[in-house]
Amino acid sequence: MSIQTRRERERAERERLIVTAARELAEAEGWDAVTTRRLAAEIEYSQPVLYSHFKGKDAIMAAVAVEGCAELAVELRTAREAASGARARLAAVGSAYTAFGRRRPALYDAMFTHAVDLPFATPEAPAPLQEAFGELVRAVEPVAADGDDVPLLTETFWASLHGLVTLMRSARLPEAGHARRLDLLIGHFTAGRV
Amino acid sequence: MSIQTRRERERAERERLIVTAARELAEAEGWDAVTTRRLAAEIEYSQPVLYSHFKGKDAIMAAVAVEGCAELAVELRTAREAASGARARLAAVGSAYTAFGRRRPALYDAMFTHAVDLPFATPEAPAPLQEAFGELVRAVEPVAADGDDVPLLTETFWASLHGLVTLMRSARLPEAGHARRLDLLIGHFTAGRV
DNA sequence: TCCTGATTCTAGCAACGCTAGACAACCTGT
DNA sequence: ACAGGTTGTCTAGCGTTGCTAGAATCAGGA
Repeated sequence: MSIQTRRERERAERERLIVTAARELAEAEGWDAVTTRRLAAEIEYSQPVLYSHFKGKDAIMAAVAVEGCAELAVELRTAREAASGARARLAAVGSAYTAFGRRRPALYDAMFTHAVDLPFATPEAPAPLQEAFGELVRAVEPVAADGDDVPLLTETFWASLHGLVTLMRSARLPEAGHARRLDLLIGHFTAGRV
Repeated sequence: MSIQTRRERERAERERLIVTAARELAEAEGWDAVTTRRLAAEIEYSQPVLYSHFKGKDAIMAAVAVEGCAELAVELRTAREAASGARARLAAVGSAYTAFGRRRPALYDAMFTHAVDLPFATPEAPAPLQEAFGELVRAVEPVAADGDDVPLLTETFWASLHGLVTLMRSARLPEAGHARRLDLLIGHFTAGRV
């Protein structure tokens, strides 16, 4: 029995090794550099070992994405708690979100851009995803008007932030005006309130 | 001389053949199905011919993207002209934009998601791109407050629409609430005006 | 000590984007 | 009308990708 648990523990450790190696490699050189061969070399095992842990490369990316969501949730909460006032909190969270996307582009891509079979907008979504969204909800709720559907409003706000991040990251929007664009967005989402 | 022009014309025709074949294949089966071999078979030429027209697959996607922008511009203009009143026009354009993204996902990806080396936010950007953005500007301008930087506000609005489209397309947002999310967005961008 | 079962590795498949060099077709000048 | 040379196209193949079948190896139990 103890042997069994030891093996399971070692397996779990190796699985974490795979996920963190994939993440570090992606952040350092982009997801294109994360090939199964390269990843296998990084963890000092052969290629097929990866497939005994994950269904494929996409599943590894999904695992990295979940990890990233946990981190994002923490950063959003920190930003929210550091600010006071409904508008300032929304601005802080929006700023933290976009900063996260710009600071960790590869991680962000795995989370929100890459096609992935993670359940998102359902109760079966992994906890870290729900926590990250929950942080957004807590920031949006105070500026919602009476009768507003808060989750829906949060989704809209989230989409706006996501658009800013992705369009800027692909150079479709110049980095220059980012702060002012964010300001405009916050301004419109808090117009008439506070 | 006439021979030369005939050859150039034939070359141009073949180039259009490549672009439309790529586009149709992508729209029918997604960009993953658009391989250089498959594309070559589709146009009934051998693979290397593609490379005498385009630098690589990405360049073909970029050409498709430019074509898509021209179409988007037309659809946005049509929507804008069909509506009356500043708010209604903004709503119509927003709706047309997201409808385009949902109706032609592959085309939309090439235009706004896929990493592409098209110059975007510069004067050197291809005309169709500038026209499409110009349509958005014309829709946003009437609802801008005095002193608002209209291009910047347009970029912000665009990003919001883009976020809605991409998050919904990857199932990170449920399709269900789309109309209401769009409504909320338009509401916030026109709050206090009109 | 040997057997059995799980685990890991070697080797390879099919498909990808892209390219070098052979081949064929065409225009040009006599 | 015919050789010469340029232009254009194709065949074949390189290196890499994600993924997998089957051989080999290691471990635990009798």
